[in-house]
Amino acid sequence: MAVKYKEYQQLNLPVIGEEILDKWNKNNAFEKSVDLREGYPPFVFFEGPPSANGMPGIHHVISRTLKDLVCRYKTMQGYQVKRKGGWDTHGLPIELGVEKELGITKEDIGKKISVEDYNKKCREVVMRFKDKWDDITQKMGYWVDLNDPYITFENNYIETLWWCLSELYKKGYLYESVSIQPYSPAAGTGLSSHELNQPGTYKDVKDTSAVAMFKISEKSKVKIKNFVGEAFLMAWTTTPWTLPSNLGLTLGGNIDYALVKTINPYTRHVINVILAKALITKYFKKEEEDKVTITRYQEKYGYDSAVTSTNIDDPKQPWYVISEFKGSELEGLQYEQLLPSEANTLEKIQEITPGAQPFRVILGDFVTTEDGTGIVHTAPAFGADDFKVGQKNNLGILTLVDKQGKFVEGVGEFSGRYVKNYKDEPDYVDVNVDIAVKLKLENRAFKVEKYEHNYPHCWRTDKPIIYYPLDAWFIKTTAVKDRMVELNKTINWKPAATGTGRFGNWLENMVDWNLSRSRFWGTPLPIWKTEDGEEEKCIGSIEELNTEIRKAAEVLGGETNKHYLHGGILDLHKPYVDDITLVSANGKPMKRVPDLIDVWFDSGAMPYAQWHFPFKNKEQFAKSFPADFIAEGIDQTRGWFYTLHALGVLLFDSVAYKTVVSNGFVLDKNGNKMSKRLGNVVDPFETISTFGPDATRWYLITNASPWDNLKFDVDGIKEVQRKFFGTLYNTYQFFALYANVDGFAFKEATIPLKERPEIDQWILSSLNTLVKNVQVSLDDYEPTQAGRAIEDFVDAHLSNWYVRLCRRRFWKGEYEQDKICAYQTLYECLETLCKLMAPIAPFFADWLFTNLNSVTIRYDNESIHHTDFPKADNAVIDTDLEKRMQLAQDASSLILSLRKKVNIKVRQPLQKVFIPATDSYMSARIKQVEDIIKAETNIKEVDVLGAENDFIQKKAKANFKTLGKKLGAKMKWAAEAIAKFDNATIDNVLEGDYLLNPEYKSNAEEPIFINAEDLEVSSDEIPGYEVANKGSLTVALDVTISEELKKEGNAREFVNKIQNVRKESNFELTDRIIVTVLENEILQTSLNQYKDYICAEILADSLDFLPVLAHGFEIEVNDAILIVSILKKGE
RNA sequence: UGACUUGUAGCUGAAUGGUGAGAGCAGUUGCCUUAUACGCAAAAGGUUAUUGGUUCAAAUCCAACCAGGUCAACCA
Repeated sequence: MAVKYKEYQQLNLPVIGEEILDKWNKNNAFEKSVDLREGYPPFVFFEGPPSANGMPGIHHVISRTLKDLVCRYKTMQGYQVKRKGGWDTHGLPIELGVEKELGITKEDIGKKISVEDYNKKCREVVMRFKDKWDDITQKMGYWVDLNDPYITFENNYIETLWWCLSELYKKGYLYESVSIQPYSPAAGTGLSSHELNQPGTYKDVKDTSAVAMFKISEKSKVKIKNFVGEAFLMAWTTTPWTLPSNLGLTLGGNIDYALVKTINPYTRHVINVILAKALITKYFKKEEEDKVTITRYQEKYGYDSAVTSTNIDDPKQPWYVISEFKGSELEGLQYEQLLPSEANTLEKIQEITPGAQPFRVILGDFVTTEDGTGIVHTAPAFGADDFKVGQKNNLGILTLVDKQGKFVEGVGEFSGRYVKNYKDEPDYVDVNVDIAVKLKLENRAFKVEKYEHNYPHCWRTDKPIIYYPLDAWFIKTTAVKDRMVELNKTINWKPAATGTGRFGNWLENMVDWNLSRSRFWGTPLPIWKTEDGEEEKCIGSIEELNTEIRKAAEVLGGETNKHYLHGGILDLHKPYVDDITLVSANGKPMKRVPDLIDVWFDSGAMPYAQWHFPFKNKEQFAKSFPADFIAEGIDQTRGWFYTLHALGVLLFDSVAYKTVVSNGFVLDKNGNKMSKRLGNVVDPFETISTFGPDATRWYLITNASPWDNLKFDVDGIKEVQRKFFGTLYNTYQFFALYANVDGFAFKEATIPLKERPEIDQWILSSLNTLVKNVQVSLDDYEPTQAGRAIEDFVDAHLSNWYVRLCRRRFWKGEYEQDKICAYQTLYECLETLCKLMAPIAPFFADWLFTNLNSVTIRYDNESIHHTDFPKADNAVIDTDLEKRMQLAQDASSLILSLRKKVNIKVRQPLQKVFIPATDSYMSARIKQVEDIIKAETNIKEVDVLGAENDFIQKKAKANFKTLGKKLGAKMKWAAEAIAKFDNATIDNVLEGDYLLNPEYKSNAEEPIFINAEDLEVSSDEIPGYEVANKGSLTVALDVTISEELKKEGNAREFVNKIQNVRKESNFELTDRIIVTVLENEILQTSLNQYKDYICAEILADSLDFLPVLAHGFEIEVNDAILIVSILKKGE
C-alpha cells in the first residue's frame, strides 16, 4: 500500500513543537544545517551572551526569535551561518546574589570568607539557571551552538581580554586617573556610565534640601559696602551631608548678585544675605519689600539679637536690596567654615592637600540662575564640577565620608552615621535632617524643605549613589570619537533612527570609558605597578605572565611567586593574580593594581575572545569579523552595541557589526512594563507549552515591528493560532484527505503552467509574487512585513479563494489532467509556503514539509531547514491575471452584498447580472472570469456591457496623482470640469489627448491635454436594477425570480436541509439513503423536476412522495413545511 | 531639563503627499460550508491627540503644544 499523507484529528501546535524538536535532536538537524553549507560564503552572526544567573523571560524570546529567523533565512539562502553561543559570567549581579545568599556584605569578603572561596561560590552560582536557558533555547527553536560556547570566566577568554587591554595600553589608550565617579556605597563599587544609564536608575526622590548661610569673614566684610551686621553667602544643596566637606563657594562671573537685608525666618535675626539678583523673587515676596520695618527692628534691637515672636507684629519676612554687584567683584571673598569639626580644620586640609586655600569665593562657568541661589556650594570630593573647579582654584580636597557611605571619625556628632539609608535600617534617622536642624539652630539655615528631584540610583541595589573620588583606569574612547562617529554611519541600523539618534547622540557626547571596578569576581586588570607608582607593566598573555613570574622570582628571590613557578598561573582570577609579584625594569617589586574591569568589556570583546584570538583560530577570526548581523534589545544601545563598536574601532579601526537590529520592550497587554512586583510577568515556558513555539514566535514577529514595543496579549497568540496556523493546517488537511483517496504522490510529470486552468495559473502567480515580497522584506530585515504577507496569502488567496473555488475539482470526476493540475498546484503552494515560513515558524514548517515530502519524496533533505529558500520565478508572475482575479473577487463580493440587501439567499439562483465595462480592455477581463463569478454567486448569466452601450451612465473622476503634478493650482478647476463630463466626452478622452481648456489662448494659459490615464471612469445608475460599486467596478443585479428559478431554488434549499439532516444523524459521507416525503402542493413540482439533481447531491437512491407518512419529521423549505422520512439504505 | 520615539475605531495593526482612511479582534444581525477550520455580508464604531503652517492636495512634510514611552544629564 502506498504511503499516505498523515491526517490528523486536530491541530496541536505544542505537540508539533515537541515532536519536531525530538526529530531535530535525533538527526542533529542544526549541526547539519551548518555543515551542509561548508564551503559556502559565511554570514557572520554574533550572539550576545546572556547571563545564566537569572531566569529567561518572554523578552528574551522575542530577540532570540529575531536572531534565529535571520540566521535560518540566511542558511536557506546558501550562506554558512555559524552560531557560537556564549555566557556572560562576571559582574555585579552575580556577586550581589552570592552576598545575599551567604548573608554577607562586601566588607566581609576576605574576612569572613576568603576571596578564593567567594569566587568559587560565584563560579558555581553563575550557571545556576543554565538548564532553564538551555531548555527555553531548545523549546523556542533557537538554533545556537550550545556545545561549545564561549564563557567569559574561562582562562582562554580572559587571556584574550588581556591581550586586548595590552594592545590598548600599547596604543596609549589605557590610563589611570583620579576622578569623581558615581559610586554605590551599598554595592561598594564605582559605576560606569553604562551602568548609570541602565533603565530605572534615575528616580524621583524627596530629599531634605537646605539653603545654607556662609558667614563672610570679618576681614572680607569690609569689601562689601553699605551695611551693618553680619553678611552671608547663601548656597543651596540637596545633599546636606556634603556640607562638612565644603571648601568653596562658586559664583558666576557675569551673574548679577544682590546684598539683601532681611530676617532669618528661623531665628528672626536681622541678617544680610547675598544671592543672585534673578532669584530674589524665589525667596522673597514682592509685597513684603519693606525697608522701614527692618530698619526699625535693627535700630531697636541691634543687628545680632533675635527678634522674637512677641516683638514682631506679623510673620512676614520683610526685605530690601542694599546693593548689587557682579559675581566677578566677589571673587576671593573669604567666609567662615560652616560646620567646623576636628576632621576638617585648615591644618587637616593642608595636610591632605598641601598649600590648599579653602573657604573662598571662586568663579565657575557652570553656575546658573535656574535654581538654587546662584551660589554653588562646592565640595570637591563629591561632584565632578566641584572637583574640577576646586583643583583649578586650589581649594584642596576633603572626603569626610568613607566608602561605606558613612561619616568618618572626627565629624562631631555626625561621625559614623550613614549619609543615606544604605543598610535598610528600620529606624534609620536621616543625618541630613539633623544637619539641617543644626544649621537652623546656629542661624546658618535660611530655608530647609523637602525637595523632589531626579537622582541616580545604583541599578542593582536600588540605593542612591554618591559622587566620590576614586582612582580609576580609563579607556580613552574620546581619542577615537570622530572615527567611531564616522564608522557608525556605515552601520545598517534597524530602525535607522536608533543609529542616528540614540546611538549617534551618545557617541557625540561620549566620555572616556571608566574601566575600573573594585570587586572580586571579574576579569582582573593585568597591570602591575611599583609601590612608588613610577613603573608599571601591562601583561598581554599567560605566557608573558609566566615568564615574568619566573623572572621576578629570580631577581627578587625569597618566597616570591613560589607557588607559581612550576605550573605557572592556573586561574587568572583573584586572589591568585594578586599573589603574584613582578619585577620592574629597575629591579623593584611590582604589585597588581587591585581593580577588576567593567563586565561590558567582557562582552564587547567577544568577537575576539570567543575564538581565543590571537592565540588560536586566527583564520577563523579573520573570516568572522566583523559580524554581518547582530540583534539585541534596545537597552543594549549603550551597553553591548557600544562596547562592541568601541573595541572594534580601538583595536581594528573597523565596525564590529554591519547590521544591527534593536528590538523594543515587551510590555503587558495594558502597556505596562513587566515586573515581578506587578505580577504581570509572562512566563515563556508556559506560553510555549500552551500555544506552541510557532504561534508564539509568529505572534511576536507579526504583531508589531520588532523595534516597536510589543503589548503582549495571549489573545493575540490565540488569534494567530486559529487564523493563520488553523487555516493552513486545514488547507493541508483538505489536500491530504483527497490526495489520499486519489493516491496523488506527485509521480506524474509536472504539467506545464500554460496547460493548467487559469485559476491554477493565478494562484501560482500570486505565490511567486509572495515569494518575491517575502524575500525583499527579509533581505531588508523586515520580518514583520514578510510574516504579514504570508498570512495574507494563506488566508485571502489560498484558502478562501483557490481551495474554495476548486473544491469540486478534488472530489468530482476521474483522476485525470484537471485533477492532477489541481493537486500539483495546491501541493506546490503548500511546499513553497513551508519554506517561506520556515525561518519564523520552524517547527510547523518542518512538520508540514515532512508530511508532504514523506509521500512525494521530492527532496532527500530530512528537514526543511536544509533546503534552499525559494526564488521567485518572474515568468510565472502574471500581474494582469492577478488583477483579473481581483476583479472577480470584487464583483462576487458586490453581488453577494446586493443579495444580502434584497434578502435573496445564495441558494436561490438568479438569472442575470450586468457589469458595465468602461473600456474594451475591462470587458475582456470580465469575460475571462465570468464563470468564476457565476459559480461563486449562483447566477446564470453575466452580461458585460461594453463601452458602446449608452444605457449606462458613466462618471469620470480626475486622477489626482497624474493630473496634480501637471496642473498644480489649476487642479481644483480641472477636477470640477472632469466631474461634469458626459458619456461622449469621456469616450473622447479615453480615445486620446483631449484639450481641457479650449479657451486657453484668450485666458493666456497653457493648453491642458488630458488622456485616459488622467481619468478614473466608473458608472452608476442602471435604471431598474439593484446596483453596487467599488471603484470603477459596478454590478447591476437582476433580482426578478422567475417561476423556473424559484423551482430550482426550492430544490437547492431542499438539498441543503437534507444534508443538514444527514450531518445531524451522523451518517457516513458515503451512506446511501432512501427519502420519502409527504405530498405537498407547493414544493412537489419543484422537487420532482429536479429529482435527479437532488438524488445525486444527497446520495439518495429514491425520492418518493406518499399521501401518508407514518414516521416523518418536519423540515422547513422556503417557508413551506415538509414532512419527510430518511432511511439509511439497508436498515 | 534635553534628545529620540509614539499617538489612527473599544482593542491590535495598515495606509510611496493624491482626495469616500484600509483590515483583523470583540459585540449585533444574516448567510455559506461533502475542509471538526474558517469565511462572507450588513449596520455600527474615526474631527487620524490638539493648534497653526507649507501645498492645488496632509494621517503623512514643518512648527508649536499635550500625553505616553525610551534614553541622557555635574545640575548643586
